[in-house]
Parts: sequence; C-alpha cells; structure tokens
Amino acid sequence: MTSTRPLRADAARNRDLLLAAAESEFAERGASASVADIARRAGVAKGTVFRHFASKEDLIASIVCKHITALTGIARRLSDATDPGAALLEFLTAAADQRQRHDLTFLQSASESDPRVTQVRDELHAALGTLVDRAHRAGALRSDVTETDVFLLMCAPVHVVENLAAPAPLLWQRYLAIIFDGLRPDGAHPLPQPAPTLP
Amino acid sequence: MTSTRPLRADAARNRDLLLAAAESEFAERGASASVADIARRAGVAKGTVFRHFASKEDLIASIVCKHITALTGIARRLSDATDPGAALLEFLTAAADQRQRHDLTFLQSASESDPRVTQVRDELHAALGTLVDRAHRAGALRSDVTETDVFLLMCAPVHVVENLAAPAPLLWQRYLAIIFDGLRPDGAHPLPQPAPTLP
Amino acid sequence: MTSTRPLRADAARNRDLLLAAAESEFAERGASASVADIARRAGVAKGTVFRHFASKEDLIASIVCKHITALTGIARRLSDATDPGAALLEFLTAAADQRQRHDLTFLQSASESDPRVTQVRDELHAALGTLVDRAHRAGALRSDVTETDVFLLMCAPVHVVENLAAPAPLLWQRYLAIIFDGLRPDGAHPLPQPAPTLP
Amino acid sequence: MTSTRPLRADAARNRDLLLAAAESEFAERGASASVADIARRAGVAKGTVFRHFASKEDLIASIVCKHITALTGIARRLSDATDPGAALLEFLTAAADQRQRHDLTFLQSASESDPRVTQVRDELHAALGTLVDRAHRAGALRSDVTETDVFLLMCAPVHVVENLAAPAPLLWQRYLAIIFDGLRPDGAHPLPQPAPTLP
DNA sequence: CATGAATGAGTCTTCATTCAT
DNA sequence: GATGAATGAAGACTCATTCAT
Repeated sequence: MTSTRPLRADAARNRDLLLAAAESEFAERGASASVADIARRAGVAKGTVFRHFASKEDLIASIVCKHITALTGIARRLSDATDPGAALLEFLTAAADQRQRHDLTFLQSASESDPRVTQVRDELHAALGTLVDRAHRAGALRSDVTETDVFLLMCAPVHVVENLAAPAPLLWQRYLAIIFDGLRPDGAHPLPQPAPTLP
Repeated sequence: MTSTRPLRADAARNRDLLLAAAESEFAERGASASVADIARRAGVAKGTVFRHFASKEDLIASIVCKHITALTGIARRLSDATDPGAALLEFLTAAADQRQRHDLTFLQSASESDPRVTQVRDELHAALGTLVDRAHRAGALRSDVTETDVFLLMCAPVHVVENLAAPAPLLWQRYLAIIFDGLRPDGAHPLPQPAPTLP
Repeated sequence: MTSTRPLRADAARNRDLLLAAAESEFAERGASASVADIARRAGVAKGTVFRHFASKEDLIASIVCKHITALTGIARRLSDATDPGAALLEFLTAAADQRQRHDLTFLQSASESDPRVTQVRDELHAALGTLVDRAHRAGALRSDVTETDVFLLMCAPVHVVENLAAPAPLLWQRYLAIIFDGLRPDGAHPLPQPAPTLP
Repeated sequence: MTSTRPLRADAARNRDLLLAAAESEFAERGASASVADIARRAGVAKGTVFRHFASKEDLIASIVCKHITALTGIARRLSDATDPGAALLEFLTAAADQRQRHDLTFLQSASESDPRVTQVRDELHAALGTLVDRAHRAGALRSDVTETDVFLLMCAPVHVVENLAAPAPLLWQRYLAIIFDGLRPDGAHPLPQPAPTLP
C-alpha cells in the first residue's frame, strides 16, 4: 500500500473516511481501539480496512505520517519568518495544538519501525533544524540546545496535561510557556548531559 | 489487599516476585502485557496472580501505589532540607529516576479510579506542596507556578526521552535541567493560562 | 439477533447448525455445556458462536424462544378444535413431547430476564388461555384451575421421568395421564392454596 | 469417607457445619456453588472440605443421602398409620416440604452414580412401598399406579412451582393436591404406558 | 472493489484439587 | 487435623486477519 498507484474515486474517499475514523477512535480509546469500531465509524465493512491498509499497524503508521507531514509543512512555512524566536514558539504551539486535538503519542512507538514514518520524520527533523538554526543565530535560543532537543520537547506540554482528568482545553499553553522559558538563553544553567544524536 | 493480615513467608515472597515481574513486563510491553506473561516471568502459575491481586487492574493499581508512596517518602524526607530550591530539584530528580527505571505512566490512567491510588496520590500532593511552598519562600521558584504545576511536570523529562529508541541512561537529566530552568524565577515570562486546580 | 436483517445463505446455515448443536449439548450436559463444545459439535470455530449470539446467555435465550414460540403455534392451531378437552390434552402432549426431545427446562431460569423470552412467554400464556377457557366452558376442566396452573404443570410429566436413568421413550405419557386426571372436574377435591398470578 | 470410623469431636462438628453450609449454598446458588464459598460459610478453610469429603461430588452425595434418609424415616414412621390414604398424602407433603426448603433436585443427577445414594434410595423405595401397598389395600390409590410412580411424582409439586419467579411459600400444596387427585381411584382413566421398573 | 462471515490464537478470570506449613 | 497458598485446566469472550460471496 506504499505504492502511489492512483485510486478510484470512491476508494480514495473510503481511505479518507477510514483515516478520519481511525484518528477519532484512537484518540478516544487509545491504541487498543478495535478495527471493527473504526470500520463502523467510517461506515464501511471490516474487510475494507484491510484493503486499504495492510494491517492495523500500517493504519496507525499512515495516521502518524499524516500528522508528521503536516508539522513539516508548518515548519517550512515558518522558515523565513522575520522573528526566528517567535517562529520557533509558533511552531511548538502548532505542534502541541495538533497533538492536543488528536492524542496520538502512543501511536508513535507502535509505528517506530515503519520506513514511511522514519522518512517523514527525517523530513521534519530537517525542517525543524532550519527553524532552530535561525533561532540560534537570532539569539532566541540557549546555545547548548539542539534541534533534537526541541524535537523531543515538542510533545511534552500536551503530555503533561494528559495526566489531568479534565484539563482546560488550552492548559497546555501554560506548560509550553514554562518549557520555552527553559529554552531561552537568559538565566540558562549548564546542562548535565550531552545532547542526543539521532541514529 | 490493603489489609494488614500478615502474609506467610512464601506467599509474601511470591507477591513480591509478582510485583517485580509485573513492573518489568508492563515497562516493556505497556499496559497490555498479559497476566500469563507476568506469571511466567515471576515463575508462578497464572492462578497465583489472582490469589494475590483481585484483577489485572488491581495489580496495576498496586504497582502504581507502591511507586507513588515511594515518592511521597522522598518528598517528606526532603521537607526540612536547608536549601529548598535544591531540595525541590532533588525530588524531581528522584522522581524522574524512579520513573526512568520503571515506565509506568500509562498505568496511571488505568488505575485512576482506584481509591487506593487517589489516596496515596493525595498524600503525594500534600508532601510535594510543602516542598513547593518552601521553594517559593526561598525565592527558588517562579511565583506563578503551583504545586500542581510541579506535579504535572514531574514526569515530563523521562517522557521526552522515551521518544528515542535507545536513549542514554541519564539523558532525562538534560531535560529536567531545561524544564527546571523554566521554573526558576529569573527570566520568567508571564504564563498564558491559569494554573489548574485538582478536583 | 431478533432484527430482521436478511442473513446470507451460509450464515443462516451456520446459525441453524449452532442452534441445533447447542440444543443437543445443553440437553446432554445441562446449562454448563461449554461454548467450545457447542462450536465443535456444530463444526464451526468458537468465534462463530459469538458472531451469531452476543453471549452464551443470548444463545440460551434464543433456544428457549424458539421452543416457546413453537408451543404457541401449536396452541393457536388447537384453539378452534371441536373438542376443547381433547385439544387441551393434545397441547399438553405436544408440549411434553417437545420437551422430552430437548430437555431445556433448566434453561428457562437462565434466560428469565431476557425481554425476548418474556415476550414470547406472554404470547404463549395468551394462546394457552384460550385453550383453557374453552375447556372450562366445555366442562372438561375442573373449575378451580387456571391457565397459569396448566402452564406450570405443562413440563411436569417429562420432569418426573427425568429422575430415571433410562426411561422408556414415551413413559412421560403415563404421568401426563395421571396429572390430566387430576385436572378433570370429576372427583376433584378443593385446592388448599389460591392460584398464582403472573407478575 | 464411607467408613464409619469415629470422628474427633471437633472434626465431627466441622463436618456438620460443612454439610449445613453446603446445603444453604447449593440451595441459593445451584450446583455451581463454589467449594470456596461453602468453606467460608462454614467458617473453615478450603482444605478442610476435602479432608471431610473426597470431592465436591462426594459432598453433594452426602447431602442427598441425608435428605433421602430423612424421607425414609418419615415413611417408616407413617407405615402403621390408621388411615393409609392420609398417610401417603402426608408423606408426599413432607417430601415436598423438605424439597421446598432445600432445593436439591439438581443434585440428584450429580450423585446418581454414588453407591451410598443408590443404597439409601433403595431403602426409601422399600419404605415407600409399604405405604403404597397399604394405600392400595385401603382403596385410597388407583390400582394401576405403583410405588415407583409415586416415587417419581414425589418431587413434581415443588418442581412445578420453581418455574415461578417468586412463588408463594406454600403454593406447591396446590399442585400436590391436583396430582394427588390424579392418583385417586375415582374418575381414573386408563394409563397409556406401563409402569417403569427400577434397574 | 466491497462485504461481512469465519477463524483461532489470545485475554482475563474461576475453581476444584493438592500439599507444604 | 486444619490451613491457605499454589496449581493448571477450563471457561467465556475479543479481535486482527483471511476469504468466499
């Protein structure tokens, strides 16, 4: 299903319905949402899920790809903003906002090994690298912090909030602000461990 | 199983074996680790799991309780340290360290409704409240963050690191340092959302 | 499964195989017959049982419904017979005969709470009521006996016989004759307790 | 456990506690009442059950024996009553009453193969035979019914009533009266099947 | 292409029974 | 004798996946 063969119109529509249904179902029920429920929500038969996605894992990977790709688009659009510091904050805000609307963290690990995911992830790393570089040069980011650091911290604000039963919808902004303060150059204390490098 | 009935020596040993095995298994496979695998790892029969824990949920709750209680102990021990700021950092370090060794976040939601968990969690809130108060009075903490903020941020450093396939064992210290910098009074920017209150 | 969705030919066949297998299995082993055994006897996989019946209870209720409905049909067919007394005896004979071939009494209690069962049971009460009324008017039934009495006594002849290890196939007719003699007007002694009323 | 070795006082007491507890538990929960519940109700440990009874089946057989033996006692006591017809009715009343208080029918089949049960059952047959003979000679019983007929019909009145959700406590007397009317000589119609003989 | 019936491995849980304490 | 911890074979039920229609 990785191939780029053109789909018949109705098939393409079913694929989109399924992706949307799966997203909602995963967001509500976690990774253990059942294929049957997803199919029902999409209004198609169970068999159709497997015509479009080789396995449940594949479906998950597709969703994750879609979201990562969206983030990459945002990062690229911000790569020539006039205020690089504000641009980075805006990216992190957009990332958290997207994650807030569809809780999909847990899905990442599930699809870690999928080559499509690694590919789009690398693209996101590249795009985010540009933002981070520019922020560094503008002095908006503490110098001992790398693109990977920012990448890893990206999902933290929403994660923090998820430990609450009924968090205010925008509460994550509070924790993004705190973490972003920790990323600023002023008042930065030396970091105890070296930055990680990607494999 | 909260009752204070004294356990026979061999039974107590099995209970501990089970808790340890369950911890490892949950850490490796997530909350969907099977009771059968846990039993095998502990070297006992499946039925023995249910002799010690009324259900899988009960087992999870027991583990979570154990860990929360340990944290409460740490917080209490630090409540009269001479340097309140250092004490708070030490607590967060200990918390992250514990969580790093047994990834159990996901279990929290699973046992949210268990009264034993809510009880020990409240106790942790109280103990952490003392640490935060003292840090505030010592000027070691920005004035606009609350105990609940610190509580929620507690697990973030390890969570951040979990998105990496093979993180360096102490890498979380790096993100704890960044987040803690964000909690310091110097260079703090105003927070966009009010602090959450617990139910 | 009461819905009127048309079943695919093979599915309908499996459903019937399952009902038949379940009937036999329950008759032989009682209500504790296992779903696995039923599936094996029907020549299908365990999962198929649950595709057709939401639960074991649902399966039981379906069987009970089927049998009660068959009885209702018999009662209705007899409701305009020329000899009301003979018609009632014929109904009781048919009822005992059916029950003899599939011992399902014990299942009744198991499915008491199912609304489908209560519904068809009410219909049977109504149909039997007609038979009893006509028998009363024809003087073929002692006057102090009600429809509910007849309903309750319906299964007694077969039950009586079940205490025997290897009863003659038609032995129940002997006890139906005795009980029916007890229901006749001649030689009737007054009854010590009032007739029960249905809820 | 069939042996007649004298038990230590406390052991004998435990045995009685267990029998009583088992009776209640079976009456409430049916044959699937668990050994654990029975032990708890008796206030002893699970292991003790198996010290007194070789198996759950053996426990059931013991209860059934106890009840059958009690009935035999009643039958013997009535064997020289002045009115043989009244004596037979009284026996059937006592039998139904006992069965009403402890629903144990289902247990019979469970213990059919136990030699102790067959033995006491034979004794009951003998004692009941005397009552039936005398009733025949007194002209209180239709001539075409045998001791085995009466034996088999013995439990019917209570069984009939069990199909009701909440029967009046003495409702079974109504059906015993009807059945007994069927056993009287007056108005008896010929029986369609020969009387069964015991193996 | 889409359907949904069938599969069967796998899940949690229960329980009669055994045996070391 | 009594205890209760341990066992392991079932049991009901779920679900990703396959395939005939």
